[in-house]
Amino acid sequence: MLATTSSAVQDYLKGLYALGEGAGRTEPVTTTAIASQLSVSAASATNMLKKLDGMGLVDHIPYRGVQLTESGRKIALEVLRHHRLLETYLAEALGVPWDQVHAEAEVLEHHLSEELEERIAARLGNPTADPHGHPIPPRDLTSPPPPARTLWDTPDGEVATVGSVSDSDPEALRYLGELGVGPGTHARVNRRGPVGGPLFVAFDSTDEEQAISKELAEVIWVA
Amino acid sequence: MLATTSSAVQDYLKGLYALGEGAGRTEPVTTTAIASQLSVSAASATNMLKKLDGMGLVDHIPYRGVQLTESGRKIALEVLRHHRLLETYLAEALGVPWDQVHAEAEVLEHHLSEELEERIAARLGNPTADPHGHPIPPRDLTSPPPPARTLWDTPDGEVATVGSVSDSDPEALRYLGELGVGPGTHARVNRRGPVGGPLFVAFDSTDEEQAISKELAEVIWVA
DNA sequence: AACAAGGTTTAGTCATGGCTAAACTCCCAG
DNA sequence: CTGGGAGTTTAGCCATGACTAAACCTTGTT
Repeated sequence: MLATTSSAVQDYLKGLYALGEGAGRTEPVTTTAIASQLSVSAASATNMLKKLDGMGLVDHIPYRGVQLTESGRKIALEVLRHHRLLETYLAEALGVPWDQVHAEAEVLEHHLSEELEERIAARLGNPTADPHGHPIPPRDLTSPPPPARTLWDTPDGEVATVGSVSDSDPEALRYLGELGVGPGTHARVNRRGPVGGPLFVAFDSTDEEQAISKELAEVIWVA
Repeated sequence: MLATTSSAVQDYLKGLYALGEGAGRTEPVTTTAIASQLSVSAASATNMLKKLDGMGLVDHIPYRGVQLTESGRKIALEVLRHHRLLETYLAEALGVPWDQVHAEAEVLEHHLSEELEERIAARLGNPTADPHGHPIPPRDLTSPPPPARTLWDTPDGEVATVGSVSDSDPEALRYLGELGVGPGTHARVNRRGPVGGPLFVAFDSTDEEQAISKELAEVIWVA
């Protein structure tokens, strides 16, 4: 089923999932949104969406947006499972730093056979989360729950546990790695500066309070 | 350098290497030969050869054949290194049976980053041969020596050591696996039946003499 | 109710890498 | 030394998936 789709198709479905259900949104995804997600022109996106609709993988209503169908979602989750299993495997078995696994997995996810997927999952003991804390879709491809909120959206004074960290920003990941911040780290939000200023937060992995930018705080998702 | 070439280009260069230097031949490779190697029409091959010539990866003389240039050979060897490292890794680290590693490697070889290649090589202890006994081109991409002759071409009465086994025939590999025949196995050629009949050979991995077909005997290369 | 702006789609183009059919070369045999 | 057959190339086509420019909806605002 996956093998019969091109990398491009898989990328669109994965992107649509990330922008829709994966982010907990139920409204249709906009052409512009998926185009910018894939760094592609809006016209190119329209073309592909029409094609995906013809293949029964999405419902596309012109000028109104797209939504994944059941079969489209299955493929998206299959790709996501590949991606996250690969990230985990590269980190655990080959020692690839966690800020680099995303880029490697992004390419390999399209070329992993079911056979190899199964062997990798078994070798890892069927993990349920990747190194960034993102849930790995299980073999039956049921949808994992979407993340709750970011550290930035956590009120001052609260203590939250880091659930996951966005995997696509290597610089942020390297910095968080230095701080020892990752899934499971506890964070107390102390206060924030004015005008979108930094967030002052105490991680249990560091001695001192850290001042982190809004961008960085929005990359950290808490439970 | 490798990253700037498509899978198709890489496959042509790899195929040309296999048909030329990799088999110990120095004459130009014929359009028909490379076309059939890649299961592509002769017209398609001509097109691609013209393109490769324009890229400086081959010298193509119309109606006369093709030869790899220095840079074309480097890329072919890089792909071959990827292929054989992957075969070795899949077999050793993930337990993929030796008759299946070729198909997996065939796909992944085009998508392996230099970074990952290096990690895999290190993890394996920089091996010099893959599970089928084929030499893995070293990091500096010097050409490995071509194999000498097949078991079929070994005179009756001689004892030879298996050096390598063609990796692209899963059925043959499964059968040889059952017999315990692989790189390092000793084989005594006893006699052969008439009219291209079977070869009667005693492997040190089995008790009894085996009768094997010409096709099978030509898949086994000896030192 | 009409218009402008922003978002979306259509139209037409390009590159890659296949294909078939037809034309062309090369070389061997007579 | 010439004809024919095998091998090779050219010509013209298709699918995929990108692009820009232009036309087209939708919607919020007057």
